[in-house]
Amino acid sequence: MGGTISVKDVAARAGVSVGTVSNVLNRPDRVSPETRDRVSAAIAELGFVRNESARHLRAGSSRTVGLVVLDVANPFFTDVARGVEDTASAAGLAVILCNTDEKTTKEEAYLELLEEQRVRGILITPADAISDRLTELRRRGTPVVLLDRKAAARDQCSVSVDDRKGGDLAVTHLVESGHRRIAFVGGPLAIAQVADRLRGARAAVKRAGLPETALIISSTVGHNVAAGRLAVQELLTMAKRKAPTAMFCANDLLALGALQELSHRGVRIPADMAIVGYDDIDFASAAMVPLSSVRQPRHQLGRTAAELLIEETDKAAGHKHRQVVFEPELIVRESSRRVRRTSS
Amino acid sequence: MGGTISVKDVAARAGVSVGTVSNVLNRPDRVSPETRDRVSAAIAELGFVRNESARHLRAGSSRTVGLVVLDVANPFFTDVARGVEDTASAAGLAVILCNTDEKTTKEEAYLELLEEQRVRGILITPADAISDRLTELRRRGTPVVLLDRKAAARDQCSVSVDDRKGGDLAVTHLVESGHRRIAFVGGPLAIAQVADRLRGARAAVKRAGLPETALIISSTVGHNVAAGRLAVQELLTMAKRKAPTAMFCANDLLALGALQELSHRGVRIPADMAIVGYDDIDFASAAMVPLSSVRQPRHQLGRTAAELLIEETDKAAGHKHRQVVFEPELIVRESSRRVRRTSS
DNA sequence: CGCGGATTGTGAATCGTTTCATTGTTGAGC
DNA sequence: GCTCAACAATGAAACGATTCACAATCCGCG
Repeated sequence: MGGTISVKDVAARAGVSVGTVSNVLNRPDRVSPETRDRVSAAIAELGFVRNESARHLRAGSSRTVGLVVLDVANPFFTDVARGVEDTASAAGLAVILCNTDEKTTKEEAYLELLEEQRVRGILITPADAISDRLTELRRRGTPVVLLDRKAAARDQCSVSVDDRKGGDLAVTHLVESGHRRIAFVGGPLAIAQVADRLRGARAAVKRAGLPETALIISSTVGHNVAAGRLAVQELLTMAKRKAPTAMFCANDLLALGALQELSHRGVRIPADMAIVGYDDIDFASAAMVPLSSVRQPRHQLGRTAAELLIEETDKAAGHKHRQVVFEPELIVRESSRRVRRTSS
Repeated sequence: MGGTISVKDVAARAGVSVGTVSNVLNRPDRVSPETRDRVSAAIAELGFVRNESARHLRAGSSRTVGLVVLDVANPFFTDVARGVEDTASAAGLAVILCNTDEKTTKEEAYLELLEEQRVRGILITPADAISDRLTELRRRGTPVVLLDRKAAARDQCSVSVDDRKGGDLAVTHLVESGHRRIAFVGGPLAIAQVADRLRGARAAVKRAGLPETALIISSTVGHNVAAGRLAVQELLTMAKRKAPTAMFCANDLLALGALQELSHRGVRIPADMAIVGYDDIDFASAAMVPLSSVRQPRHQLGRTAAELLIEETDKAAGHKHRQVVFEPELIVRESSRRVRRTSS
């Protein structure tokens, strides 16, 4: 309606200067009660709403942070996102949630967008190696906290879970349950978490004195239910005596997809094929066959990351970068319980 | 590093005026190739990044839209969100995803924030009746498209699914399967979708010639897995001859929670208790007992909503508001299959 | 009575970009 | 050789809020 209402209009209506309106908005104590009321009344009558862009332009600091994740449809990330949002909104910050689908091109595009918005800071789970754009962005002054991925150097904050240990736990469990051919499902390995889980799996195999070939690396790409189904289709084409008797999936969506496909094909779980997933999302325990999984403190991951970011932006000077690492925990359920097997 | 790089710095470096830099950025064809290259080089060398706030302030139109949903942890909404994001990002728009947890206070706070950001428009699933804030915001000029909720009047765009029909389909199916006492789980009824599903359920009961009391309204609040568990606890306290033999849950999270709690207590599904959920999220078919559910075109819901919003903001003048309504579809699975029952 | 200090309020400058009226420059056409 | 159009580039005004140096007013007290 004829251009939106600005401080100028409010000032005119209340019969004061724009400076005073701004004072009412930002430091009400500097204004006498009567004027304050008059201005507040004018604001209400005119339906004035601050223009955050103008505010930000002048004041320099924005009130939003960016959160960049691999897949919003993955309950793991939505739980992390909730953790982020909880602490961010408590600090009066808004969160722009960005979804890369594990694609570096989408990641690049979002980083550009976030930098143009001059967000207060960015929380990111990179889709690959740390991109140049991310390094540049940081050099130019936007604080970045790595999420679910450990910072390589000491000059950056990160919040992660010990993925190597998680992989180790999962595969150790499978080995101890008698499995000698275990498929690793997940990829690409450019995603650090996945590579680390595989490293842990290898360590477990080695420690058990098994040959490296005990670990069968599936050529899966992506970490969703559909990819899990495909992985099973691939594995089932193998010769029976070479085929795995257990699967360790890099996340629960893959595991659930595998579960569906296997039971669809009449493969019994865990008798014919054991499965261990990763993340312990809420649906894991409610699956057709309750899923064993490696639990991560999802919500706390998000909370802590947001806290680190806020700390970094608040006291830019005296900030000490920290790399927080949480411990994963193996939850054993039906999908990997030991059973008497008919053949090895 | 000593204040960020602005067009002024770029202009100085390239030996041109700021106006020219802006032209290179926004209408490269107005600039001679040589100057254009010189400016581009300067931009690259200095690592210049546009300031979107300043841009927006001057240009008037922002490049972000707000998406306000009831629960990001609900796969229904993440799928909708993906649909929104797909079409938004194709149009060069960013999405700010806001989560209300069905709380009007959170909704209000986010609406204020989005209006202050002067977003291009808002897609919202209201947590209750349309709030005054939303009406005001619209009056002041921010386009709003209702998402998963039909607009009451002709003066607004909306995208929804026929929830009444969905409720009817579900309960008709249960009645035809022989159930005579059916619990409706979901609430509060202030959420229009829920109220409509209940209306549909009532219509089905009536059409079947059953008494109104055939529908048992559970006092559930919230639409997550935990609430589903609680609902079962409530229902199981009822006297056996009054207790329901089937549950119709207002969404799949409730249904999955119910499923977990029931099977945990040894209640057989569907023999002792049939269940029908709503949304047909991906996990529904992978549940302990595959879940019957009412399917909605989630992704398309989001896509269409974003399209309507973009259309509305593009041709503000010749825009004709539309109310798009999709049809739901009942998917019958194990959780509600007819079985020989021992007692009625 | 007048001075100092506290308290309120003012208004111009500023943030970084876009826009637009204007000024130069060329070159074609007569 | 002159005019006119097309093309390039310029630079100042504007967007809306915040900030800050300063002015105005009032009060208490010596």
